[in-house]
Amino acid sequence: MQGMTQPPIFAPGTPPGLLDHLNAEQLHAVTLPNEHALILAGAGSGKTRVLTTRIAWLLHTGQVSPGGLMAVTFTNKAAREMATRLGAMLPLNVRGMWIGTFHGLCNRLLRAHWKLANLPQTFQILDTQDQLSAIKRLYKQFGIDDERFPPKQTQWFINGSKEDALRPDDIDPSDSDTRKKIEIYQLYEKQCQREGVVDFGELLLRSYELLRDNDAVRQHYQLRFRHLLIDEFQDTNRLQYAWLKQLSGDHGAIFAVGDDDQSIYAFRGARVGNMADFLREYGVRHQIKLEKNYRSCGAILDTANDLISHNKSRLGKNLRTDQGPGEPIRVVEQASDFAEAQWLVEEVRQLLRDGQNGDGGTGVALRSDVAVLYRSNAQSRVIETALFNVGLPYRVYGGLRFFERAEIKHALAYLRLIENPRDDTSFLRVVNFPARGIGARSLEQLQDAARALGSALNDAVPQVTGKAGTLLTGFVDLIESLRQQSSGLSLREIVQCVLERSGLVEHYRTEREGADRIENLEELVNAAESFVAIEGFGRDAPGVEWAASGPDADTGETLSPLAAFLTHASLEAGDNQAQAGQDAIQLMTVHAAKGLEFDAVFITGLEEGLFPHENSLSSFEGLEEERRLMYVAITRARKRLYLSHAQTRMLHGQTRYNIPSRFYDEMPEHTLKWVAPRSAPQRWSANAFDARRGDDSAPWSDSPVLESKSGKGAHDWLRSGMQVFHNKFGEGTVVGLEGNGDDARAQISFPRHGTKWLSLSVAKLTPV
DNA sequence: CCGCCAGCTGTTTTT
DNA sequence: CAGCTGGCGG
Repeated sequence: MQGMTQPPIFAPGTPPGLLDHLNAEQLHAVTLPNEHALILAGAGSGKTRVLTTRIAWLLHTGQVSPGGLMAVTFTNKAAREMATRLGAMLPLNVRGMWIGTFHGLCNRLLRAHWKLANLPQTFQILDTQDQLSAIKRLYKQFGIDDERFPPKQTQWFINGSKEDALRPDDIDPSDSDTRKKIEIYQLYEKQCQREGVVDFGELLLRSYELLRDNDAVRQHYQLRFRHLLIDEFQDTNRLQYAWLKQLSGDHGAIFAVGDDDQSIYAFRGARVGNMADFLREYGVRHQIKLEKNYRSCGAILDTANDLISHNKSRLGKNLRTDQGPGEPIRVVEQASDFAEAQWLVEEVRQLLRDGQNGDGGTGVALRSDVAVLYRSNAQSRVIETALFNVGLPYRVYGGLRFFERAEIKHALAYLRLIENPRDDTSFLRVVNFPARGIGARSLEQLQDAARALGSALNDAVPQVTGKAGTLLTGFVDLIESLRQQSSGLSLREIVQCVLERSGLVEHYRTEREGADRIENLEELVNAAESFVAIEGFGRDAPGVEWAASGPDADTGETLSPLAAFLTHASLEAGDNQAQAGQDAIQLMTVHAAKGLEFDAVFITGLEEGLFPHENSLSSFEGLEEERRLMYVAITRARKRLYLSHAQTRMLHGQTRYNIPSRFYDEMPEHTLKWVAPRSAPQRWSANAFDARRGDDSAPWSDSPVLESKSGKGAHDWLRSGMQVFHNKFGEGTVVGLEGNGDDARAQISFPRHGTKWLSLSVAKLTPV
């Protein structure tokens, strides 16, 4: 049993050294009294250091025992980093501590109190894909119109409701569509409950309800957790904040760390407003700003500060540094996205050459010190091509992660069925994969039988007669025999056994692109093995100590290694593919770059409509979030920052004509250095690029011309930059042109009415 | 049961 | 342009 207070971990007299190297702001934050606090941690201000040192300090001074605090993050990566750094500071068994992601910690709570939470002990977790297929299955079963209620939209509705802690009964059925969605939500819940699975949102909501509805459990944890430390507080959603409130009660001190200027996830439910709510609701007395930046040169910070000052909704903060101004920000305009990519490649090569010559001032030593950032994933392609053509290794972030790949999900489905045969999602995924002659017909029969029985597909198999029945029974027997066989095996052996006996490996052996997949499956075996090694199964599984200490104390039973591994696979999707290890240029979206830093950063595609993105221009909040995104992008750079945009860009198979981003106007002139394009635009029709793309784009001409196929379209005279007259909006400037023929549109900036896209086949325009 | 083709749809993403 | 989904035909 973990006591509430324990003697300090260090023997008296041990030189702490813990608080050395902290600046005044950081020291103040780290050593705050046991009360609620909000730390506004600017980019590069040593946020993680403050958080981990705070924990170490609390432990070291004996104010709390390792079991008496909880530290919450959003990503596994952040949780790991915190645990690792803490472990380096103090001799601790970090694994036993409650440091983890919201979902990881909720999972832990639900595992400990599964009975009270009304879950099976071995409940499994649905990821986003699984959830969608569960919803689609529901649609089939109940004949729901997927045109009128697109499954994706329903998924969004369900997840959104859960984030607001709303069960179907809590939602106001304002109209018939909402009523229908509520009904689907209800059916979905029933299905999940029957199958013993929970989705990500459910993990949080169920855990919240567990605390809310069980006084003993709530009081137990409130008494236990004297300190709750939350990372990236600006990213919390409504439910996460409510969950924290349940845990903190009257005793727990909340130490929230965040940066409202880096709130870029409103689109997925994050509520920056939680920061203000927290200050108000808890009467927070300690609010500390960490404004000293240890990452970037002065010019970069000036640029970031100036840009973000254009946002109205801010708590207010200004980054400063002791470093000199450093290099100016280089700004480049190129004629097209190809030209931009090619310029970028040349600039990167130059940086690397300078770095090789030991010129640390203007160059970079490693390719991985260079990051190329863009607003949307589609922009990576041109850049990849350009890098590929000159043979520069690069790594693209994003894309499918290890546990999300089809072959891995198939293998996991078999493993899940061993653990829980009622998991219909997994059942359907592999009942006929590899093919066993069980077609749609047979499955329909089975699903009918299951519906009649109100049972899982697995349990309805005996009802199906004929050939279909025989085949289905064969499958069920296979799973059953795998289950029996696995009882005496190690996790690694179980996985190997499943891969062999399911026929998965055999299946991919005969497939043309199966080699990679087999390799991944082998990697899964390794993952299983290292999971056991790291988690130390077979000895003391993590959780024993805490599961036994709660009021629900389920006799200290622990999850089987298999069940734990499956949970791990759901909660941590793993790395995304791209060859790690090799020194390579880093390509990623601005979102993906949050929290990272690089010597040299290129922010590309700084064009109206792209960055800021057109979909966010309709609202004030949307634009402010784009600006914060730009702020995040700028503050990734340590020494060198490049900003670039292109006059034309290929998007969705169409050439778009863009104007430079408004963000340029929001940055100080003295830090920006506009650089002329180094190569003549004509050059690229002759290089490897175009050959590779095989396009028929005309050699570039200085002012964009609206091309029509016939060459004599009605609006041939329109040019970017021209003054035109519109009957309703008056005089304006042409700032963009796209499409041709009847689809042709012009983007025109009217002084009175703002910038508008007008269809040329409709709008009446006359030259001024 | 598999493979092909037409049609559609395109921000940002972690768990 | 390109990747994915769903429907249909062999």
